[in-house]
Amino acid sequence: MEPAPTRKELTHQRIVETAARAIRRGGFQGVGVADIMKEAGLTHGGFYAHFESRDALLAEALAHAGRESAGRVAQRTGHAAPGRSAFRALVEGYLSEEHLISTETGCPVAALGSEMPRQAPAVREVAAERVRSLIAGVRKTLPGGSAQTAAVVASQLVGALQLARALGDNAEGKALLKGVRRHLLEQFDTPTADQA
Amino acid sequence: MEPAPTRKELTHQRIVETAARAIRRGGFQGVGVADIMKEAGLTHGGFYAHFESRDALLAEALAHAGRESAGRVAQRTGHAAPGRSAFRALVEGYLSEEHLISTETGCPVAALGSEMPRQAPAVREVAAERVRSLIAGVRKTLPGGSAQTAAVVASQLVGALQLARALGDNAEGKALLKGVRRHLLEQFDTPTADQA
DNA sequence: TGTACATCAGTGAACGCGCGTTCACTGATGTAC
DNA sequence: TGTACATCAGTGAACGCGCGTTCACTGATGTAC
Repeated sequence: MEPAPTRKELTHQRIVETAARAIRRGGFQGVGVADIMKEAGLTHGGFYAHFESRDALLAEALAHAGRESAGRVAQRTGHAAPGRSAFRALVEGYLSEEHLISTETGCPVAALGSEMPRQAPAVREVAAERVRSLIAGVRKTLPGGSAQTAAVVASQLVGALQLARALGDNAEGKALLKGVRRHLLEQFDTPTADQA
Repeated sequence: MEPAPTRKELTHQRIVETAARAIRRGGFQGVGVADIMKEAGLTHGGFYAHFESRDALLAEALAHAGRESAGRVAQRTGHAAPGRSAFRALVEGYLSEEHLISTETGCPVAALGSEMPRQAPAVREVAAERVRSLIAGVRKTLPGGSAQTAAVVASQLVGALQLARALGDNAEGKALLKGVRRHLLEQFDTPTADQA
């Protein structure tokens, strides 16, 4: 059995969790060390007892955000209602109006995609891993689906959510989501009757 | 006929062009007023004679980047070789290895997508307009294609390019691009024989 | 159980630096005669 | 065409501010006896 976490480890974890939300809300560049520490209920001076650098925290935070989001997806797709495929659960969850709004707790690839190539090497490595993991997650919901098909679907999910968010949390953004949702289900889901 | 541009107008335009490249390279947050002015061969002091604020420049720069990129696409798809559909030209251009590398002169929606929702209102408006324009551009290459189909394809283009860039300018990123290219052509292009 | 002390997590002031923005000034451009 | 002057585009120093990072210190935690 694993040893009980020390006080310091608990604090460390709390900082990472705070940062995981903060980067999705404000972007990698939009969030400062002092902001995160304050939000975690600490002063900024203690930061370097926990992390070697700001980039080291960003890398940890991105990894955490990915695990968190993946867990949420797995939960949604895992016990899908009978007659409702895992794929359908994935698409309806990912392209939901709720996900359109809640960037802070949503998929980090959608929230941070275009910033990923500009990060420090340590962060980029985690970012690539997150993309692979997203594709792998999609693949699990596609019975017999190839890695290529999974990559196609993942691209569409991420792209659609970003375009919708850029259009705004309004009728226009929601309509885009709905259109892509529909298209994906018609194309890849088991063809049971589904309208609107 | 339009009057000859003044010296000031020419300088203004030069700053906007410089910024249009800079934001795609470094992100909205990754580029400073002084950087841009220096890159345009000026000192930063003169900036506010040209723009009301940094955000005002970002908005102009994004609009310029969009027009520039749209023009490039239109050129590529306009005189497509005989037997090569406009749609095929679009997809092969957008998901090319060249576009994977040259973020700085490529599509601003792909380069800045996840940062768009976090910008000032003036920039967000231009961003939404750029997304609409991208979808409209895709639609023109889909004979009889609905707005919904165009949105689906646009999502896929943007998403695939971002995922590929996050994976890196290497075999992994290129493979993802290739897979999505293939899928899109098989699904939407006139079914002429096309492998590899 | 109670005291004495070492360890350790977190504090808060300070650092050098670069940011967006302002402004008094300079030197070039262009108009008037 | 040539001089005198007003206009204007761009310069560079300065501003207040917040950033990432460092460090001497404090007060709480936990161990030894």
